[in-house]
Amino acid sequence: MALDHAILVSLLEQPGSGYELSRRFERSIGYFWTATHQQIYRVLKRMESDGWIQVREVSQQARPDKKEYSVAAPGRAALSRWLHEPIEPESVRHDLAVKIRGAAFDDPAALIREVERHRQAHTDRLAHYLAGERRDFTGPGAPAAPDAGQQLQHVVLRGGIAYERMTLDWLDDVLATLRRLGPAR
Amino acid sequence: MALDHAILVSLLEQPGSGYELSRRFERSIGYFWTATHQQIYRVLKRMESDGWIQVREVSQQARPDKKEYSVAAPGRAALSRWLHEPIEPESVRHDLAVKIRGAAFDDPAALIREVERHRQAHTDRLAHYLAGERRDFTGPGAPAAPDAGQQLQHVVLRGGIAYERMTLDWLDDVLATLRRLGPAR
DNA sequence: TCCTTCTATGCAACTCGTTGCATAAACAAG
DNA sequence: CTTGTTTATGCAACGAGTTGCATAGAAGGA
Repeated sequence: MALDHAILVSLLEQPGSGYELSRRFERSIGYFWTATHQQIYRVLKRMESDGWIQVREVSQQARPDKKEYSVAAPGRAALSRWLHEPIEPESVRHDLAVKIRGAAFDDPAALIREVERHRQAHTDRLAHYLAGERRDFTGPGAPAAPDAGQQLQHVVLRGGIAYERMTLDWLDDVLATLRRLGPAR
Repeated sequence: MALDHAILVSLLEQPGSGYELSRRFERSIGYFWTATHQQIYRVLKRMESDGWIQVREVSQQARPDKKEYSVAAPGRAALSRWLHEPIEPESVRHDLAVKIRGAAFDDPAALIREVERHRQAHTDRLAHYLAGERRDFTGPGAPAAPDAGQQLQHVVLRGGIAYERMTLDWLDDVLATLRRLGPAR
């Protein structure tokens, strides 16, 4: 199970509360791993009772108090162990592909709007990635000599950018195919 | 839940037994949706009791009997309903990206062999896809005028091919980055 | 003052997915 | 004639992930 490890990595990059983690899972970490706040709180609780992470109560003004988590030595060791063991190449779950093949038994043209919606979502995500890349890595305010952590974050982000570009090209191919098939079955 | 719908699509393309479906989920359908045989048998049982699919006992010689499933009218209606409702763009789960960002807190060079292993797996998958494309769509024995179903299967396969090519390029980028960082932390 | 929004944490119930195990028919190899 | 492989189906238990709901502090606006 990799949610544990995704959280450990995120906390090593920057300690934070469950709430902050759930926000990160809507952005940077969320680009390659998703989790809801319930999942995150549950895992944090388990990792804390296992001694993998430490809590610190932080009083805040202008907002409720929070629990700030940081990685303890056993957590770091667990992450290291996981990094050294092989994992299987990911298993895929691609609803849209199921729909496209299913369209053969329905009206292919009815899928066009759905595919266009997905295309828009991927366009937005690509723009978001590119803005992040400029801000953190290629823009004027970016570090001239990035450290290992920054270089690794950048290569992961480049993967996200490549994925979105590939997906946009493919969705154009899908749209062209659906339009060629026309409204009839 | 899309496993139901993936199975319905597969049974519409070709009726078959749970065992045959689980083989298909190791190949064509498995390119964009994974499932174990236990999952498949469980869902088949539920869909049968819901009247979505029909069973036919088939006696075979030289091997055990099987239950051949095919889609009934209510199943087809359920699929059609699903095709017409919008779905969220997929949520991502990419272990390797977690590992790459985690490598900043361990030894980046130790990941090289793991990444090379993944690269090999994707090379194999690409070769497999390309062989399938030649066999079914672009080779000499392929249909000159493919029907809607074949065109849709082909565009999904092209997506798989584009994905593998993009991934191979990215893994090369990852390898170059890891090698540049060197063995030290 | 009430209502909404944002921050912050959590329980309970459920469904989905994985792992381990079990059975059995048919054939092939030793 | 036992052992191993392929085809074929399934149960039980567990772990991961989702959905709905609940609470509460603090700020801002109607």
